[in-house]
Amino acid sequence: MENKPYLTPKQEKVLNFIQKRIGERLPPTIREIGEELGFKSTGTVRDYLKALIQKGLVRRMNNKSRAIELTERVNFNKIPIIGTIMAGKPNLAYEEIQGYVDADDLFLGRLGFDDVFALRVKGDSMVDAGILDGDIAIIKKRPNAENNNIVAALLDNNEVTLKRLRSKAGKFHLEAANNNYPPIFEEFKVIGKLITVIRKY
Amino acid sequence: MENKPYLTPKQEKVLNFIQKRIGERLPPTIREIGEELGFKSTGTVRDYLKALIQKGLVRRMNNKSRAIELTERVNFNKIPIIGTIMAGKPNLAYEEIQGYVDADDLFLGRLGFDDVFALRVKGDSMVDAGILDGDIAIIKKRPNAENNNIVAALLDNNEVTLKRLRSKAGKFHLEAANNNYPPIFEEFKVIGKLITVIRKY
DNA sequence: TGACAAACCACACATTTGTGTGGTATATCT
DNA sequence: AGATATACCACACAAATGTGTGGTTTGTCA
Repeated sequence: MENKPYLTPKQEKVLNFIQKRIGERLPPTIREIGEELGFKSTGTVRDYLKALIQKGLVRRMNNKSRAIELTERVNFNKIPIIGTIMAGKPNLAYEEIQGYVDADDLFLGRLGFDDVFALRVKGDSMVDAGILDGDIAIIKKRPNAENNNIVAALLDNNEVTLKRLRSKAGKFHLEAANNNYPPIFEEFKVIGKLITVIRKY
Repeated sequence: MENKPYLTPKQEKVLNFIQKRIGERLPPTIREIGEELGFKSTGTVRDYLKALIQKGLVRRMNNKSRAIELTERVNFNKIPIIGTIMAGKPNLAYEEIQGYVDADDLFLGRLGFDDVFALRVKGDSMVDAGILDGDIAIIKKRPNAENNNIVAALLDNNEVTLKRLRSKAGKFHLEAANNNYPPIFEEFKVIGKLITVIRKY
């Protein structure tokens, strides 16, 4: 399944507005889109919709008011579940997206989208903190965190782990929640902070 | 906050249809409701909407197509989070509903509604299974379960606990996941099976 | 230069959709 | 008996909304 194709800035804006309105429960009419974006002609809006449909981002039903849908290619309000993260310097490059988790009001409150992702937990290094192999960890991206926070951290070998952040004499290190694992004093970079854990049986 | 007031069977049907359509993303038009329910006049549908609005279950915007909303009193696709459950014989009587969890596709798959609820976990009796104090346990109601399932069970003293179900020589008992707690051999009744655990930090 | 797409607008028109008025019939409660 | 609620229908009409045709301008690519 491919990802979102190239969009012009305005097309992006139109799409975002549609997303926003759908998120608020009621998809917009053509005229509502035009009004928001400052278009004086419904024809203009239809041109945009045509473009978005052609790019596979939007679906419509004929002659039905507000019948605008986003396709699966628009991962609206969804958080990617990642197996492996190849993390370059400034931004994460999601490599192995295993699926999506819907960012629902009650679990997370409506979040911004770009700053949250999910990790499938591997191994038992955090069992004593009640985080088991296979759990889904929801992470909020952040370049730093506080003492005792559980964080997703990038190690020197390009590996990502979930560990507890500890400060000792002003210096940070990582600790597992399992006596079988030694603390990590190597160089690392905090990617984000754990905000939620989900486990399915 | 009160609960759903009395509805006539037909009003119930209208409400359900609206719920269904909203769940499918696009609220219905007045004529669509009429068509579904077999009404030949739009006036009839408006009478029903008027009734539902008066009973505080529905909100509308004037002159806007499909602008039908459900109010908070209709807990659509939401699972009650329960503190204490007073469980009579056949049905649970939710006593202390602390809030609602949105039953989202990706966490639970679209579920039927009446057969799922959530418990806020108290105590540390399941820590070794990675279930901590304060976690939200999503339970699917069931009168029985299998060996090794974690279940919500009703004890003789009318208390509800989350424990692991064990069978030994054809006889079931409950086990904590914490050595400080002895197994429970008293009489108990299985209320439901644990399907998901959610923890927020 | 010509073709093409992006980015617009103006309108006319057809449908869809919401609104409003005015009915009928049945049952319940006072 | 009269008031009230449920449970419908038929229309007419107005507003909202989608469709379609035919433009203009600007820039890019070949």
